Amino acid sequence: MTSELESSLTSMDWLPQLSMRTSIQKADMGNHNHGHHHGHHHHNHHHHHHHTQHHGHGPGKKIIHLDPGTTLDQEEAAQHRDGKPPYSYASLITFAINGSPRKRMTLSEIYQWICDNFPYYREAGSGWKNSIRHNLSLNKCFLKVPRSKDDP
DNA sequence: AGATGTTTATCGTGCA
DNA sequence: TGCACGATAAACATCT
Repeated sequence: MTSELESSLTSMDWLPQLSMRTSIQKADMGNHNHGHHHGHHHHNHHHHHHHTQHHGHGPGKKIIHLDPGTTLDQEEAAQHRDGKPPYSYASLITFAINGSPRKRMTLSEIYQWICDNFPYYREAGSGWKNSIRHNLSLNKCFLKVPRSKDDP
């Protein structure tokens, strides 16, 4: 019952980017002013690709098209170790993928990253995974990258 | 069968 | 009030 693989999943890419304290908050957090944000910034209107609707191959990877410096700090994460973090799913995914050396992650890896950083989702049911998928598919920020040939 | 992706529908909340 | 946005649930499409 899946109990021996835990040792293999130990985070292999621990990128301590603590110095990267640029503008993490893409539009959320930071301001505890009555939660009045609603930034609304539809920039980044890059040309849209019509996803070649060719049956992707295997686990599609997603790369992000968001602010290049949207990473999560461990300090930040440590503060939200309880309850549901104030980050939206899109932000969570962004954090995860941006924290990757290659800016790309598989679904499972994203799940892993989130579970690793937030115990909340660790014990949560399965709805959040569904929501993650939903966000991935809906947001234009994330695009699917079909595995070329390498990549298990 | 299960993981992965896509798409609908519904609900709660903040705001003009 | 209605609208935009996010969360959540769920049906449905493939692929492995």
